[in-house]
Amino acid sequence: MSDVNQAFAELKRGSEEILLEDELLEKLKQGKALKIKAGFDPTAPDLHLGHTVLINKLRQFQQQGHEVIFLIGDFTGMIGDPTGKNVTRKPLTKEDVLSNAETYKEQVFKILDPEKTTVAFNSTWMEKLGAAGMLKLASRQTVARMMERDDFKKRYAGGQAIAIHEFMYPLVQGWDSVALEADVELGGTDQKFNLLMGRELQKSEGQRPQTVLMMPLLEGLDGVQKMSKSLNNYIGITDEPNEMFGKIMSISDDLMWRYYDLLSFKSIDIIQGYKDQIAAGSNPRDVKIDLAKELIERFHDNAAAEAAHQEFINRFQKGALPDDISEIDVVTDNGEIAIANLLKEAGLVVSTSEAMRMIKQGAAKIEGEKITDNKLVIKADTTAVYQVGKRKFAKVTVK
RNA sequence: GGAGGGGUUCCCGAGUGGCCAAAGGGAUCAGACUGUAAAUCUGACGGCUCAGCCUUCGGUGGUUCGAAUCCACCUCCCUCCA
Repeated sequence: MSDVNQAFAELKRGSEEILLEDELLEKLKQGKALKIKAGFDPTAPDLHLGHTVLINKLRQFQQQGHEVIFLIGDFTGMIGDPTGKNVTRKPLTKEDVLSNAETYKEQVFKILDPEKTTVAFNSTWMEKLGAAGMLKLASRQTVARMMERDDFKKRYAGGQAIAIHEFMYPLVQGWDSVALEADVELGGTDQKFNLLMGRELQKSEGQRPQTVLMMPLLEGLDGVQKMSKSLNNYIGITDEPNEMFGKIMSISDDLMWRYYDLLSFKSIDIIQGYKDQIAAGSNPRDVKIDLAKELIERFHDNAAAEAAHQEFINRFQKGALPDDISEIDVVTDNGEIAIANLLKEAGLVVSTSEAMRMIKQGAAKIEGEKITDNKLVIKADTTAVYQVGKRKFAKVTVK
């Protein structure tokens, strides 16, 4: 296999679809550094592992010597990508966008090389375009073409609102490719329409159309829906090591392989080796531990990964109490407090009703002892470790 | 501008005068089982001074012994016509 073919094979690995494959191969054969574009919405500064699937792919391009353009969609952020269910999004202020962008960079540069990454904001050229320019841009596409887009079509058919400015989103994203003269744009599969818009606009501007490389959307912890903050099924890259470890250990064995494919930097051969081991009878848990450690090391460091692993063994395999129990003081008026109120004050439950339920279900404990009396009253000047469920602990001093 | 349809507990979605804190599903939480797996099973899932009480069904005001359900007005969304 020639070098180019090998490079191509690496880039293709894990991708869902490339439009067009031959075109990409040809561009690679030119031997020049290609401009690789990927856009990010500045609304969500907390990246999770789902976002990193794309960034990992950018990293590959970067390692092959191409120019990666990390595009912050500060202008498009004012529109809000119509992809997904929510129609309206509140516009962000300039300050919000800038501070989000900083957070972005901080997080992304744990994967990308800051020296070799170009950061761009699409407001740079969009603001210069002006109202007349926007009209001209809007004239490039028809309503019928827009309605081909799956989510517009569905919303229209389902009687849901489509605001007119939402049509501008794909157009602006496409115009970004024109402004950057992008050779390749990366995006999620849900971005297909927007990505292709870039090709069309580039063609009409006399540019060579960008190649589109789509990465699959990473499933969240539930293994079904895509990882997202709003669904609360995500692993944030700034999550604490222990939390990250716990979340990774809680995914299903099936999902673990998906995570290996899309998140691990390990080679295909090594991953295949793991599969063989498990087929031969070894415990998948141990392979999952390796994954957890690799990812924690990437976003924290090796020591943190080891510590999280140790904590996991102590706490869950040996059943010990966590060593970072938060200490809370609860103040009483008359020298005593009902157990339900105490659990609420300590933040272990959100309401006394929930506390009552937890007690009835045998999920509440004092110093490891199950609480059976829901009318239990705790006197002042006592300190004990209270627990609700398997994960919530607090050392509470009643005053 | 006109006509019609609709806004229900986190989400979807039943409910058209009392049996409604409101079916069913999803999400979530807890318990069992485990590898803190997953799947499965069981239960919970508005609040409180919790075997009792209080507040909810877009908003306000009515009718009624009694309203998520009926009436009036307001508001928001959708469809069709113009």
